[in-house]
Parts: sequence; C-alpha cells; structure tokens
Amino acid sequence: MAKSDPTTPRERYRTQVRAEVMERAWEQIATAGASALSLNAIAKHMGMSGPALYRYFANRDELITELVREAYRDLADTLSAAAASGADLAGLARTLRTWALADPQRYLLLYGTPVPGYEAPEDTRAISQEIAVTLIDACTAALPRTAPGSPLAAHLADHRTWAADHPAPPEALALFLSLWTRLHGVLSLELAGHFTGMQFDAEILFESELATLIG
Amino acid sequence: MAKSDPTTPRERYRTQVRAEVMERAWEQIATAGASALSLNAIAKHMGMSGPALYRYFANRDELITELVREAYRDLADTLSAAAASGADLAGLARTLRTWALADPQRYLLLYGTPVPGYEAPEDTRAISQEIAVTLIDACTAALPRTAPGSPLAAHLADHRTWAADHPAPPEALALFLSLWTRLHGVLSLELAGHFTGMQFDAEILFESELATLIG
DNA sequence: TGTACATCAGTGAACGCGCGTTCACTGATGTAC
DNA sequence: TGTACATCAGTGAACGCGCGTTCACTGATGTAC
Repeated sequence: MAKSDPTTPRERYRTQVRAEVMERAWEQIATAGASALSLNAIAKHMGMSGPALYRYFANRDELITELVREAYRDLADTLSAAAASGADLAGLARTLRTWALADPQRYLLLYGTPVPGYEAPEDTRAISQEIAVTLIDACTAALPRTAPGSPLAAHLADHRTWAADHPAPPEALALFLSLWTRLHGVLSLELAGHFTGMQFDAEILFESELATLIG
Repeated sequence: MAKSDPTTPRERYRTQVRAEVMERAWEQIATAGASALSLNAIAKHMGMSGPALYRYFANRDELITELVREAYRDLADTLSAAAASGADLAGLARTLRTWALADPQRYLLLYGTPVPGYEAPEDTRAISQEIAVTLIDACTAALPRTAPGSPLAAHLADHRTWAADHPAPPEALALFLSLWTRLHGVLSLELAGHFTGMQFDAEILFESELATLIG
C-alpha cells in the first residue's frame, strides 16, 4: 500500500472494529428488537469489556443513530440500484419487500414503532427523502397519461412542501403515498407476526395490493 | 346493598385498585411505550411500594396481558357497537381510526412492533377474531353484487381456515385483508410520526384509501 | 537501526440507577361464636 | 355487643441483575530523531 494512502493501519483497525460492533448490534436487534440493544451485551459478545466500546461510539444513542443511518443508506442504495437497472414501480415494490423480509427488525427499526426516548438526527431525514425520490420518480413514470385527479392529489397539489425540491405531478405524490402506506401495511403486519395462524400467503396479498395500485 | 350480593367490600376494593393500576399503566405506556412499562414506577406513581402490586398481578407479564386484553375488548366493543347502530364499512373504518388516534400507544400495543419477550396468551386471539368477524361482515355487505374474483380471493377460497367458523365469500375475506392492511398502513405510519415534516393531512390519505376500497 | 516518546486500545474497578421479585412482618379489616 | 381469631393489604429490607457511563491505569503500537 502506497505511503500516501490516507488510511493508516490504526484507522483501518478502527473502522473494522466499528463495523464488527454494528454487526453484533444487528444480530442483537434481530433477536430482541431495537429497544433491548445494550452496549455491554455487545462488548461481552465480542470478548471485550464494556467500556472498550466507548473508544468507538460516544454512547448508546450514537450507535443507534449509526444503525439507523446504515439501514436507510442500504435501502436507498438497494432501491436506486434496482431503478438504475430498469426496475419499474412494481419491481421497486418487490425490492422493498425482499429487503424487509431479509432482516425484519432492520425494517422495523426504520418504519416500526419508534424506539422510546430516541430521536433520529437530521441527516437521516435526507436519506429517507432520497428513498422517497426514487419511488416518486417510478410513480411518475407509472402514471397513466390521463391522470384521474383524485381528492388526495388535489390536496397534495397544495401541500407538497415535503417534495418541493423534486418536480412531480401531484398525482404521482398521491400514488407514492398510497404505495408506501399499502406496502407498509402488509409488510408491518406480516413482520409483526399478525398473520401467523391465518394460513394464507402474504406474498399474494402483497401482489394483490400492488396490482390494484398499478393495473 | 343486599346481603346476598356476591361482591364483598374487599372484592370491590380489589377490582378498584386493579383498575387504577391499569389506568396508571396506560398513562405510562402513552408516555414511553409498552416496552418501558415498569411495575415499580406504577407503584411509586400511586403512592405505594413496589411489592404491593404483587397482591394484584402475579407479575409484569400478567399486567401486560391484562392491558392487551382490555385494549382488544374495548376495540371489539367499540366496533360492534358502531355496527349495531348501522355503521357501514366506511363507518367502521372511521371508527377504527378515531379509536387509534384517541390513544396511539394503545393501538400500537396491539398492532405495532411486538413487545420483545412478551407472547400474547391464547384467549386474546379470540377477541382479535371477534374484531375480524365484525369487519368481515361489513365487508360482505359492502361487496358489489358481481364480485370480480381476484387472484387473492381465489387464493383465500383455499386458505380460509382462519375464518372457517364464519361464513363469508372469499371476496369478502380479500376485501377484509385489503382494508385491514391499508388502514393499518396509514395509521401506523401516522402514529409513528413518519408523516411529520410532510404537511399533508393524513385524514385525506385515509379517506382516499378507503374510497378506492369501496367506491 | 536504535532509542525516547507519544498515542491510543483495552482493562478492571467503581458509581448510581432501576428493574422484577421474594420474604418476614405489621396493622387494619372482616368473620364466628 | 363483645371478644378471639383469621384474612389479607401494604411495608421495608433484601437479592441479584444488567444497564450506561466515568476514570485511572497498563501495555502495545506507531512516530520522531
């Protein structure tokens, strides 16, 4: 490695340990949920003493923030990669479902019941909006030529500051909100286990909801 | 009060204290969420010592169970009362929304991310099904005469053991699942605060979703 | 290449906290004769 | 109506636990001359 390389061995070691801490944190979240996340437990699991982690994270909140950021980042990248390789709205929706099922607690960390006492920092909102933009673009492309102009679209024409930076017809915003809430409705009930006992296939419900949105 | 009255003063006192414990528990849940519920904190709030509560609840899990039962019971009663006074499917949906907004954490206790380490007992499933039945009946009544027979309905015709006791056409079951997941999608994102920052009116989104289901 | 110093990862002890839960006990309330 | 006894609500002390976090320290790694 060239001498000019800015990453010193120590820096590389640091980022590596940070990464391992977060990996263990994800394992712990997958098992017991985000509210049970404990620095001491992670340290023990890594064969280290508890205070050692304070070399890598200022406190528990910063670790959670980093996890939230990583999750948003991963979802944003996954979706925009799918969009870049030609996925349409239905494709993006299925990508979202696959992503959520791959690690339910990760999805629930972002979109489930908020972790009590934790407030997400400003910059995660930016990534969250990046995700929205990807979906809104796909919604715009999926709009029928003659948009019906629902009451929701009319309302959004006047209440679109949240998408002010991004040009899109109000019908696309309406479609986006419908899409988001419907997919989340199926996913969150499925992941929370509210369909267990009912033996139907949640994927068919998901596809059905998708079909009524686009068909 | 007649001598034959089976409720002795002590029994009345017991149920009264139990009720107050649960009231305080709801306050605590409303503030910090269900996973932060603490027997000691409730006792302190009532001006009692911690161990005193063990006269009324065997342990923390039994208290949570009682809260879950009460919430399900209240929702089931609210919905069936609405149905009894002539509310149609849209009316029931709006009743559900009102109920959820009245106490967000109560709604999230039932339908949000599960409390880690807590498993709901069997008999709450029964009340949950009671709720489903009320909604399914309204769905049956709301079906157009010539049901379209979606792929979801076709699937449900073969996977309806969860509604085996209750006669309803598969199209009604399909409508019920769509309704449930869509309303929950809007409600849970709204209650979890994922719409804050976007200035649109969640009620209009709710109504829009409802309209596409029924109209 | 070798030595002197600075950096920094990790440890163990400690603090204060709140939790769920058990237990022996006090004191008030209700019951039986 | 009065006394003797049983029931039971509530207390305070205690146990063991795990948490987040601070701090003084050790020992290894990297840097400068």
